[in-house]
Amino acid sequence: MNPTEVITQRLRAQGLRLTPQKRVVIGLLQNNATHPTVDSLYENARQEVPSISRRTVYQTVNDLESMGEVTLLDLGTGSVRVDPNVEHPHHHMICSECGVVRDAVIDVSALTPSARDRRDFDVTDVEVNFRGVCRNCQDNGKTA
Amino acid sequence: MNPTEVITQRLRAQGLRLTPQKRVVIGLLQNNATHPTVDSLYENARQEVPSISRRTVYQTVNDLESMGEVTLLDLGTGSVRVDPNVEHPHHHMICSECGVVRDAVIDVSALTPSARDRRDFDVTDVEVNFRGVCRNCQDNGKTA
DNA sequence: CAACTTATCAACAATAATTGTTGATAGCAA
DNA sequence: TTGCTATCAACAATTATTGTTGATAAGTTG
Ligand SMILES: [Mn+2]
Ligand SMILES: [Mn+2]
Ligand SMILES: [Zn+2]
Ligand SMILES: [Zn+2]
Repeated sequence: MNPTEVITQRLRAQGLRLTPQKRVVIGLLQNNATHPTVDSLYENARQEVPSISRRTVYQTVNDLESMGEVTLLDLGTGSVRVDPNVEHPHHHMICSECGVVRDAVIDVSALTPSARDRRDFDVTDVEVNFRGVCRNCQDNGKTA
Repeated sequence: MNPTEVITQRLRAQGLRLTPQKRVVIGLLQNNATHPTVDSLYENARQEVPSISRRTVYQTVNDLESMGEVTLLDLGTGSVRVDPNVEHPHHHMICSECGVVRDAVIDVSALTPSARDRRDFDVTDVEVNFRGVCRNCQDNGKTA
C-alpha cells in the first residue's frame, strides 16, 4: 500500500475523511506482512483507540480495498486476510494447522490452462496457494 | 470417487449404513463435474427424497470426505464445493461473476517456492486457481 | 470562529453457511 | 425376534460479515 500521506490524499479525493480510527488501522497495515484477519486488526486497534468497533475496521478495510490499497484474501482459513502488499505480485503459503500465511514469490508466466479450456473462459488472474505446515507447527508436533 | 458398490462396501467397513438419503447424494455425485454446493445437492436430493434435510446432506458429504471419496473445495465463492474427482489431480477455473467452477488440467511440477521459503515450510500441496469470466457471463455482459 | 452539511461512529440487528444436539426411529446383528 | 446403536431431521447455536440508524464530530464556507 501507499505511504500514509498518499493514502490520506486519496481518501480525501474520494470524499472520505481521515479519522483517528482509520489512521490506526492504516498504521497497523503499513509494512505488515502477517496477512492479519479483520479481528486481529480490531484487537490491535483497540489498544490505541479503545472505543473502536469491529464494524469500523471492516468498513476501513473495505474502503482500502475499493481504493486498491490492499487486497482481501479468502484462503479458506475461515476469515478474510488483509494483504497490504499490492505492489509486488506474489502468491501464498498457508499453514493447514495454524492458518499462518506467508508470501511466496514465484514465476507463473508458464501457467496457462489448455487452449481448449481458455476458449470458454477468459482468465484474468492466476492464484497459487501452497498448502503445508509451518516451521512452528512442525516443531510443536515434534515435542508433542 | 469410487463406483457406488465400492462406496457401499467402504461405508459398511466404517460402521456406517447405506441409507436412502446417502444413496441419493452419492448418486448425484457420480460423474458430476459441476462442483455442486451442498445446497444444490440438497435441492436435487429432495426431488427424490422429499423429507431429506440439509443437515443430512452435510453429514453425508463430510463422511465422504473423511473416506477420501470427495474433496471439499473452499474457493471463496461463499460456500463449499464438492468435487468427486479425486482420481485425477487437477486444478480449477472459477468465474468471478457466477461462481461456476471448471476443471483445469495443468502441470505444476515446476511450481515450487524458493529454497529459502521451503526451508521454513513443509509444502504438502499446490493449488492453482484461475480466476476469470466464463463464456456464459461474457455473453450476458455483451447483450446487457 | 461560527454555522451548516454530511460522512462516520458504534450499537444493534440481520444474514448465511455450517455445526451441535437430541428424541424418535429404523436398520443391522445375534 | 429382540435389542442395540447409528441415523434422521428438527431445532438451536456459532461465526464471519453486512445492513441500519441516531447521535456525533469533522470538513467547508463565509
Ligand atoms: Mn501476501
Ligand atoms: Mn474439480
Ligand atoms: Zn502453523
Ligand atoms: Zn460465469
